[in-house]
Amino acid sequence: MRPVDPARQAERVQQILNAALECFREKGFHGAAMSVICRKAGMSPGHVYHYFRSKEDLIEAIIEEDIRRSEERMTTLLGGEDTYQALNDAMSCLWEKLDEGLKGALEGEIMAEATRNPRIAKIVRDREQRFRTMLGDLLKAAQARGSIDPEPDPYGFATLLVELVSALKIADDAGTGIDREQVVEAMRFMLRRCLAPRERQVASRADTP
Amino acid sequence: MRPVDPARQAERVQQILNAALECFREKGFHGAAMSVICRKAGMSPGHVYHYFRSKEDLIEAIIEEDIRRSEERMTTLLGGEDTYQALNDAMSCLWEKLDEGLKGALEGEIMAEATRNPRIAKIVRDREQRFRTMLGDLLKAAQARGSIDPEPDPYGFATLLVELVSALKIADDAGTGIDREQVVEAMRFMLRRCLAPRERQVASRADTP
Amino acid sequence: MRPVDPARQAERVQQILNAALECFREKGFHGAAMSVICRKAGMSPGHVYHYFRSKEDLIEAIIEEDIRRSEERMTTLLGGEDTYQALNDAMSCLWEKLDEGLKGALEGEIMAEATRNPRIAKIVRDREQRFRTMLGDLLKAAQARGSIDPEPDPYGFATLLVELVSALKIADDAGTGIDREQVVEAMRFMLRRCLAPRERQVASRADTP
Amino acid sequence: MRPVDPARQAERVQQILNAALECFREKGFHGAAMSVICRKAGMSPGHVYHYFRSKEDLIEAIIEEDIRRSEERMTTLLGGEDTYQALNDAMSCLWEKLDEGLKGALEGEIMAEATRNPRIAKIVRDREQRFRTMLGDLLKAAQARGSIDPEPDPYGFATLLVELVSALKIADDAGTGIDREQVVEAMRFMLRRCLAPRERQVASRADTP
DNA sequence: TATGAATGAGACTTCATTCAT
DNA sequence: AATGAATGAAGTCTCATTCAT
Repeated sequence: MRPVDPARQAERVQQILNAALECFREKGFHGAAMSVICRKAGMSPGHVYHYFRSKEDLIEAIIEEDIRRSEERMTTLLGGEDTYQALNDAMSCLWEKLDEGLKGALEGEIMAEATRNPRIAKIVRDREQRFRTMLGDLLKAAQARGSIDPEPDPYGFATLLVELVSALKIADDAGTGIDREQVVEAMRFMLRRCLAPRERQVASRADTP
Repeated sequence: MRPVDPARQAERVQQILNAALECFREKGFHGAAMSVICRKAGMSPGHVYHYFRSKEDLIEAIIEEDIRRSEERMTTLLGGEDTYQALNDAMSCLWEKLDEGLKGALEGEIMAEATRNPRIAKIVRDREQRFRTMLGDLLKAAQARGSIDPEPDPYGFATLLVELVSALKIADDAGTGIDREQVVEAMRFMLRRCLAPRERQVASRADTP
Repeated sequence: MRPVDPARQAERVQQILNAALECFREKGFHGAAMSVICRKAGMSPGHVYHYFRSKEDLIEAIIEEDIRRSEERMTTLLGGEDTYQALNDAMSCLWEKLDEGLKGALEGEIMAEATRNPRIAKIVRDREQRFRTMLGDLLKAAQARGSIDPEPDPYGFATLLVELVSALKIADDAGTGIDREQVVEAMRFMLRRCLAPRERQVASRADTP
Repeated sequence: MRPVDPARQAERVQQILNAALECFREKGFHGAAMSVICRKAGMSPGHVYHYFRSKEDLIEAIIEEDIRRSEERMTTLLGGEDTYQALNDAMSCLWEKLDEGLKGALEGEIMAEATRNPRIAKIVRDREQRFRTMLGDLLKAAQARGSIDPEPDPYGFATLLVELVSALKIADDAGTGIDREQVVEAMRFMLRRCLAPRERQVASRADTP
């Protein structure tokens, strides 16, 4: 009777998040009506508002959940010893991984929202900086190990990579007719020229089939 | 009755576009109310709707105007003979130029809108492809001239550059704390490694002041 | 075409105020739904909100209109030279006049609202102080003229009178079974004892039929 | 199963009433949410609704509790032999006593509610009549004893006093800037002129310190 | 007795757009 | 060409109350 069942609570929260994500994907943050989200979550508005105080809170939760997943993905993909190889491997599944995260459309809206909503702004700023730092640290360590070229500024280059990937996702999702294969090739070329450890500068051409 | 005065018409349209741009900048597409745009344009809603059938039309017009300006900018910046030098020079005024176009927030919203609105989608697709083609053609010609490295696929690399620049704008505007100097350095490094003509691969370091 | 027709505007505003007053009377401030007020005013919500930015604004307008009318009534009733006589005459039409103003129920809600809503609080405070001052000035002048007893503090007594009248209205309207005749008699007695000019202290008994 | 423990029940009811009173004071009847009252009472909504069938019931209980306390206060204050003296003494602690009862704001809401809600109406009517009768009886007896002036109609004057006191409370609480000292003086003056027993009509000035 | 999850009607308000002049 | 009055659907959120355990 009395015991607050945390499992049930978590389940409800997940139901709501799933419904919200689906709606946001289809209609965008402002196009998705709370009433529809509630219906899709199989709950009454009152109940949904018991778990999330406002639509904004829901949006924030969605973003934060995506951040968590993205971090995991990044750590898994680039965690190995041979960072250059890892980056190259990551290119192989670039689009596959991009499809897993939030839709590019939402990314666009999130960035727009960040311009005007301080709470979203903080979340986004933290996210971007964490990503840049994570990747930057990784590149720096790789340089120390000699597993990538020591010349580029690791943090500057990390920023470039993070933003580039984000842009590709958005552009692809917006249906701008990105040629995925072509882009992967270009990325590979760029990585080789910028990061390949000296001894692999020539051999590395073998990476590009 | 009264003779149609095309000059007057064009003036009215510009008034509306200016007002709309200002509002969109401040509040975003969906945050900007038509009533406010009308007031700022110094016109009644009825009159504004005489020139634009809907808010969507207005948005489209704004986007198309921005495309025109961006094209001009790109042609001007990268038009010269020495494409590698031009790219490097462009880096010097990268942020300045980015501040001129539509706000990053709007870019984000446009991309999101493109996912759901076919007419916006078409405009955006055309824009992106035109930019990629323009820059790709430019790079290809430069390769032919020997003014940049002949190895990279000009169109793939063009896509990368276009999207990267777009992403930087969005991220910067969203207040993610981009270090503009650091990014410019990284871009320069990347350009040198990827595009610098062979004979300048070493000397090129002088480009980076 | 163009000319903003102020007459029409004023008419619309009056329509809304009338509808609102009627609804507030029936249901109270918070019990009256804007949608009903709109319907009763024969206007769409959007239009009503064109004239009043919020329900609160509407409430304020209603209160302020009532204040204006009450002031007129007070000036008319007590304006004459023989203030004591005027007060006595006012007693004859006390209930009739009270029925003209806002309903007692609304008075109650206004006072409650004033406790929590600063804007209403200001309106109410100004109103009460103006009434007290008006009546106080009047009594003071009457004392100087010798047309009422010089002893009582005119402003303290004015406060008493103002509040007493307000209380009677509220209590009567709340259906507490006030005996109107009896109360008028008591008021007359009180006025005679407290305000009758010395020479009339005895003769005045003739006022009480 | 479990034996009903009436003491425990009464305790629970008191908890609820205390919480409700506190909330009503702060937010008014309609501004106070049941959920907040429940939280403040340390009980679940389900449990609270076990003791009170509705918010209205709770309001009624609060009013009735206040009536009981007010009666006690009145009896205590005015119970003595020398009624005129007692009334004068009551003036000394008028505001202090007023602060003890329900807040003026609530009085306002109660009266408004009485206009529309028959059950509240009955409670309020009974209360007012009981107060008037109590005070009226008291004055009548005092007249018989010669401890106040025999002329005024005891019930009419009682009505006046009861309503006046109620109005002062409401007006004071609504922040209308009542000058408490000034009002007490005016009340004293009024009482002396209207109720002081003949022999004290002159001497009575000593009552006003 | 006691919990807290769950409901759902309904409140206020906004805003793109159309209409009458 | 130009106005601004007018519409009304739809949006977010609240809250008294009930239900299942």
